[in-house]
This record gives sequence, structure tokens and C-alpha cells, in this order.
Amino acid sequence: MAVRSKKPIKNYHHGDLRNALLKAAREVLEERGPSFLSLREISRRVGVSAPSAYHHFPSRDAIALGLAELGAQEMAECLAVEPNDGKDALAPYGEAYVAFVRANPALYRLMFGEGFPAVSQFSQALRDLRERSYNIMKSNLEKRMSEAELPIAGLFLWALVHGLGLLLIDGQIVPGKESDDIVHQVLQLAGTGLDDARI
Amino acid sequence: MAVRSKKPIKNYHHGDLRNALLKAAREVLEERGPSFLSLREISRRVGVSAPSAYHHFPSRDAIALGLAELGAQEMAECLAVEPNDGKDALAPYGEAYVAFVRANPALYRLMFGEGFPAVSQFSQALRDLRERSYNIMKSNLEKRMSEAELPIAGLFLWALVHGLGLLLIDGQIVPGKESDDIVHQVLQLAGTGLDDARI
DNA sequence: GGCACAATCCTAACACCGTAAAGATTAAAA
DNA sequence: TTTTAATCTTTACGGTGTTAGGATTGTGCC
Repeated sequence: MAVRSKKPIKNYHHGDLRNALLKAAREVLEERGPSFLSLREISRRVGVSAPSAYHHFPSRDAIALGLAELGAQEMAECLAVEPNDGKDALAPYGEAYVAFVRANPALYRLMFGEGFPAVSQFSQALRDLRERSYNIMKSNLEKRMSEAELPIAGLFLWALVHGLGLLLIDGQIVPGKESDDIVHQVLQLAGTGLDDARI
Repeated sequence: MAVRSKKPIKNYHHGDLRNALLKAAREVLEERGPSFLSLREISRRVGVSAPSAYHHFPSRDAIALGLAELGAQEMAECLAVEPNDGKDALAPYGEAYVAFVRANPALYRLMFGEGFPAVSQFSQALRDLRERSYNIMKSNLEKRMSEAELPIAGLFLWALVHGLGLLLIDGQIVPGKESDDIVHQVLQLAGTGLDDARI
């Protein structure tokens, strides 16, 4: 009974509208796709009038940006996996990366500016957050590459998993039951390339 | 004087509205970005009322789709480059691919469904057109790989250039003056991977 | 407690969007 | 030339992001 006091029966003031908007936005994004990510739809779900959102976000694109930042943080957490020791040392990272993309296709595309130019184009904060995932990969790479080769090798791997994930969620690649195998095989190919470049 | 008859002074009937709309749409896309690609803006540029477009396209997304298909064809033509003979045999293809992406960033993203779910999601024709670029690469690969390795190697290369191009136009990678070098180095790394996987 | 004030919410309104309906104009066919 | 079909027009409807201004509530000071 004591806890109920946190949620007053009448709530002209919502109390936590900013987070509620972001949560609803994410639901809309996953259920209906990015083109339905409208401010009015979001506030409708929260049960609040549309302009009230402007007390917490300066524009609709800012909500999308907040969502993208949230996604980038979440993604970085998903990539904290231990690297292997063998030839395919980077396979766990790459598979975790692609798995996140496939599990959150709309969110991932949003992270890279899909449909919302302001999201990707003008936010250095988002770029930095995205780079966190890259830094995790880089720290995995450091154990195997010299410092000179690291930038190119890192870019190589990032581009690979980025492109692979996007092609998969675009339906351009239609993997059979062995979809995980495909990802694994491609990553193995990349691993041998990295190994041999090191020599 | 005889030729003028093709362009009557008064043109209640435009005569070539479909192509004019596509051309204007492409201009809008490149100048203002995908979010400004509205049916009303397009028809405004052509100097025609908005609903008149519905005699040539069933919807606004259909214009975007037409534009994407046009881009996919154009891209395939740009990729008809001769492969090298050395270790970096695929570098010309990869560089041409990334160069096209960087030269037509908005168009390329549109080709993969940016902002227009109907474009990428529901058009098999567009998927086939995109695959034309992939097939060009595949024919380049055939000279170096066995048939069994071809699917994985092709996917590997496509994902790499796709991701590399997108990271570049997203501003996630900020290359210095040596931007072409970066692309080249990454492709070289991929080339050694492919070579060694062959053994 | 009471009161000023700021924060938060609301309704109303504006311009813009995609699209449908129905009438005007012109090209093509008979 | 007359009919017909194609193309373009104006008008209108519901939806969108956003602004302006009024209503309601939490907060800090007396």
C-alpha cells in the first residue's frame, strides 16, 4: 500500500513523461516501423496530448535521436563478449554484432539515420555512442594486430558486420536454416584475411 | 524551327510527365535529402499540380521506387570495370562500388529502403536490380574462386563494400585526404583474405 | 498554512503532407 | 467532325509537426 503513493490516481502531470515517450516510441518503431514513428502516435499511446512532448524534446527528430542513442548504448552492452583464442577469435564479436542488428532492425537503422536526417547527420553524441561499439571491437583486435594496422583492420571489420547486418535485415540475403552458419563463415573468411595480413 | 513542334508553347498536357517527375525527384533527393522528397515538392518543381502525378504513379512511394530502380540500373553500369591481375584483383570493383555510394549517397540509401518501407521491402524488382551489381562482382570472383566458395566470398565482399560505403556517407568515418587510400587498403585486406581462403 | 512562481499539461490553430473525387482541357480514334 | 479516352485541374478530407496561449499542479519562500 505504501508503494502506491508513487502513482497518484489522477495524473495531470505525468511525472515521467520523457521516459514514457521514449518507451512508447520504441514500441511503435518495432511494431509498425520507422515511418509510423510520429509524434502524435507516440503521445497517443502514452495517453497525452501531442504538444506536451515539447516540454521534454525540442522536436520529433529529437525523440528519434534519443531513441537512437538509447539503442547505441544498449548495443555496446551486447557486444561485451569474450573473444576466442583460435583462428576465429573475432567471431563472437561479429556474431553478437549481427545478432543485435537482426534482433533490432528498425532500431539499428534508426541509429544510422534512417529517415531522420537530424539523427545521424548532426549529432556528434550519437556518433560517439556508435563508436563505443567500434572501440569494443578495437580492444579485441589489439591483442592480435600491431598498432599500425589497427585502424584499417578495425574499419575492415566494422564495415563487414555493418554491411552484413544491413543486407540481412533488408531481405537482400535470404539465408536458409543455416543463417548463423553464413554469418560465421563470412567472419571466418575475414579472420583469415586479418591473420595473414599480420604476417 | 521544325523541331519546336515537339514542345508546344501551351502545355496543359505535359507530354513527358513521368520522366519529368523522376528527374525532379532526383534533384530534390540530392539537393535537400530524402525527407524533402514529397510528392508536392516534386510536382511543384515540374510546375504541375500534385494529383496529376497519380496518372503516372500509384503513390508517392512508387516514385521513390522508380527512382531507386533507376539508381540500381545506373550503379550496375558504373561497376562494369575490368578486374586487375595481381593480388588486389577486386580492388577496381570495390573502389567503383564505394565511389558510386559516395557520389550518390541519398540515392544509394534510397535503393536500400531508407525512409520508404515500400521501396525496399515489397519490391522484388528492386531486389533483382540490386542483385545485378552483385552479379557483376560474382563474375569477377569466378575467375579466382571455386564454385563452392563463391557464395560466401561474394557475400563477404558485398557486405564489405556496402558497409564501407554507408559508414563513409554517414560521417562515421572521417577520412583525411587519403580517403581513397583507406578504401584501397581495406580492399587489399579483403583480397588477401580471399586469396588465402582459397588455399 | 498560504502564496507566488515555475513546470507541466491542455485546447486551438496554422501550414504542410498524401490522396480521393469530380470537373476542365486536349489528344486520339471513329 | 464527333466521340472517347487520357491527362491535368481545383477542391476537399484526414493526418502530420509545430506554435501560441490558457488551465492545472508541484515547489520553495513567507
